[in-house]
Amino acid sequence: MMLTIGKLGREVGVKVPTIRYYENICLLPEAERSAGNQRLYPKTALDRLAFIRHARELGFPLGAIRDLLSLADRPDQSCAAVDSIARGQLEATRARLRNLRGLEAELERMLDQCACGTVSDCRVIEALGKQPHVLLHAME
Amino acid sequence: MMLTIGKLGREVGVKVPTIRYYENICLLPEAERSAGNQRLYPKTALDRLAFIRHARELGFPLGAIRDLLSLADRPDQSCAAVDSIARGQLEATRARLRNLRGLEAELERMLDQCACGTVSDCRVIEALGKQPHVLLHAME
DNA sequence: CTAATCTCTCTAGTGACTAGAGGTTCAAGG
DNA sequence: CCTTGAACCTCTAGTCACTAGAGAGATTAG
Repeated sequence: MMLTIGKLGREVGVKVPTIRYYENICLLPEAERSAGNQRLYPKTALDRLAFIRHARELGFPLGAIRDLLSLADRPDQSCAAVDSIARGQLEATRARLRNLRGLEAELERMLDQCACGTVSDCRVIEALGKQPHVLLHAME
Repeated sequence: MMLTIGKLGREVGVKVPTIRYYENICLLPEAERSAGNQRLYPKTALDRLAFIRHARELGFPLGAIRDLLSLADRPDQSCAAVDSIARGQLEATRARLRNLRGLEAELERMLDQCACGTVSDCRVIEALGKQPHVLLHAME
């Protein structure tokens, strides 16, 4: 009927300390306790934790997930706020992609030019010493 | 002849506390000091800091940059080690790209399906509750 | 009953900075 | 020479999302 923290973590694929951490920062409600003070979770905890896990995998920061969860708890409201969080995440993802594509190109260029001799004529070292070709604002 | 920390930072585009941080973790050598205990840098510090900055922009972690710098200081050795660090970085970049492309696709799919009604029939919330389509190992 | 496995709390560490407090030094203008 | 304001100093703590480890108690299988 009730799940221990280890079982919950195994089912959902989240490590035990991470679940405790989520409880600490109030992303998960405080669990009930057994007679011996161990956490016991109802089946519904599976869904909530899976939701968090999936959102994390999509790159949502915990703050955004907190917002999404509290929206999900009010099913009668408009989902415009949900959409806007997701759209923000999509935008952030695209920005990171643009960034990384630039990096990939520059790294490829650097490595292509390297004749692999001694460090003194290494193109990689030389390229790193020069002003960057790619200007980035957020590395993340 | 010598540069203050502020001037150095402005020239290279690195914030002053970041330079001090780099000195703290021994990525930069300890700077000389003025009579009044302020850091003074020779012109060569411009190159070294620019190197660090550029490598950071390419996503190299500071540990890798430390290795690159110590390699760069031994110009007679083979640059194979340099190459392998750079190749590792290229691989990491490509892995992140694959990851992010998957995320982008899933976020797009989620948003496309959203009819934007109430939260109770929101596809985004629903999609997040389901098992993930994309399995990721490292989010970074 | 015992041994193995889980679980508990708590603290501290990761990476790469950033922010802030509270104080000192420097360069320019009057 | 004096003052003002910017730039500098050190140090601590905070960020994010965990992860690792210590040392102790709980539970379960044989």
